[in-house]
Parts: sequence; C-alpha cells; structure tokens
Amino acid sequence: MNADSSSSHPPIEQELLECPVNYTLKLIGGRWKTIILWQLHQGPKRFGDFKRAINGISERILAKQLKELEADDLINKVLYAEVPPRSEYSLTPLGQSLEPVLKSIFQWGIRYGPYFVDKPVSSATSSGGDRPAANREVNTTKEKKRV
Amino acid sequence: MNADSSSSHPPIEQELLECPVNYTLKLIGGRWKTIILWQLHQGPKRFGDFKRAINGISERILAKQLKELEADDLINKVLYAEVPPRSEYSLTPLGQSLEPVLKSIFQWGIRYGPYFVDKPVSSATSSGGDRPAANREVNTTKEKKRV
DNA sequence: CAGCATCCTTTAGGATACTG
DNA sequence: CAGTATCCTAAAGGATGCTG
Repeated sequence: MNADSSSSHPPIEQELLECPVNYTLKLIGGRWKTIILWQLHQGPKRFGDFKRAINGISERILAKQLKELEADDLINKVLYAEVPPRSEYSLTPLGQSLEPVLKSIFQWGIRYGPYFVDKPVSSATSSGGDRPAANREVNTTKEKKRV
Repeated sequence: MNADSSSSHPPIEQELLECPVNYTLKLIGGRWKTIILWQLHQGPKRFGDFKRAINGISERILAKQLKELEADDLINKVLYAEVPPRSEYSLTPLGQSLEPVLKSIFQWGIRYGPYFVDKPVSSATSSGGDRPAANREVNTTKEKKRV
C-alpha cells in the first residue's frame, strides 16, 4: 500500500497514543515541521515563501509536511482560486499553542547543543561549560565503564 | 491580503532559530527514547527492565537506542562484569536537564492529544483552556477552504 | 543476562518532470 | 503559482538466533 498520496499519514499506533510525549513528537517531528511552524509564527506564508525561505527542501516534501500539519490541525490553508493561484498558510490556535513547547525545545538546544550563544566575553577557554557536542555520525570514542 | 511575502523579517534569524530545535529533536526523537528517558527519571534500570517495561520493543532496537542515548551523553551505563552480567542505566546530568523539556512536550500531548483528562473542577490549570482533540487516524472530513 | 550479528520491512525524505 | 506523479535513496525500526 502506498500511503504517500493519502492526505494524511497512517494511524498512530496505540503505544504511541499511550505516550503523550510521543504523540506530540509525532506531530512536530518531521524534518522541516518545526521550521515551518516557526516561520508561520512570524505570520502567514505562501507555498513559494517556504520554498524560498527553507533552503534545501523539495517541493514534494514541503507539500507533504504542510499537508500533514494541516491534517493535524496545526496550520490552516487557504487556496485562492485565482489565476495564478495563491495559497496562504497560517497557524491555527492549536499550532499557536505549540509555541511554549517549541521554545522549551529550542532553549535546551541552545543551552546544551553546539551553539555558542551565552558566550559573550571570555575569549579564554570555553571549557567551563563544554558540552559533549553530541555527534552520532562520528561516534565519539568513549570508554565504557566496567566494574 | 498582504502584498509581499518577504515580510518583516530577516531570514538569517530563522535559520539560526530552527537549528537548536532540530538538534534537540535529533537527540530525543527516537521511537522509544523519550520512554526510556522517562523511565530512567524514576531511577536506574537494567536492560531487562526496559525489555519488560516497554511493550513491543525489540532487543536490537533497545540496545541501539540505549547506545545512542549513551553516545549523546544523556544516559550512563555501567556493566558489572559478573556472571550472569548485570547492567545499570541511569540519567546523566545532561539527561536530567531534559526533564522540563520532556515535561513541556508531555503536557502539550496531554492537553491537546486524544487523552480525556477532563479536569472536573479545577478553576484554572495553568494557562489557556480548550482542546480540539487532534485526530489523525480518521481524517476528519475537512473541506478545503476556497475563496 | 546482556546484547551483537544478520537479515528484512517500513517510513521518511528527496529529485525532477509535469499539470491546472 | 501551487502543487502532483513517478521514481529513488537512506535511515529507522524489527525478528530472531547466537555468544560471553
């Protein structure tokens, strides 16, 4: 079966439903979804806006993620039947309600990820708060504790 | 409505802003990772504990996700060289620091997901109010707005 | 018990040509 | 302009047998 052309994605499994965390993650976990939501938080956007603003996204994926977000009631879409056509995407109230969540995730990333944001002065060693800089592609050689 | 899409906003900032979110999501985005982290939040656990506690996870995936979490410094692992062997997983400080994030995600899921937590009385439970109950499996007959 | 190794299925994501 | 259709790659996830 090909679910690709379906307007929404497959049903959420029971296990996922039992975990609110996974439920939320399912909605915003797409590769570009948080970016889309973030952009929409600054105001309505058109399809082409995303295409231009999000570097590296393909049209198919953009359309797909927008569709999923819409199916999940996180964003609204209005298609003006003009010629040439014009679309307008905006956040639903539900989508807006995600803001604190995204912010929380964002803050953690800033704080513990490889971003030097709170490093205003002190050109010396930044090691005070050196982070592991999670690197999964290159697995940091890490000795295993054995007892 | 609005004429131009370039709107009020420099693109640079957006790019910077989205990254930390995806970074965080990368670390906790695994199918079972948040469950693992959640369980560890209640105390150290062994490999078999997870196997038993998490319904439906395969050993390979469990081992894999544990390994990734460990590589990302979110959890610690101690392998006691006894016979039979015994393992003990626990949260690192970094892993513990995720608690507010997970909580935030969790709360949103509870509040807006398909969980019927009808708060009976309580006048004001934090902020906001209503909940649309997102439904993904049955694509609610949702007509497209056309203008 | 802990957890690799091997094999396989499913899903996400992508490039590109084309249409109303 | 706003998408679909078609085809493809990569990565995530899974079942199961085996070993120290």
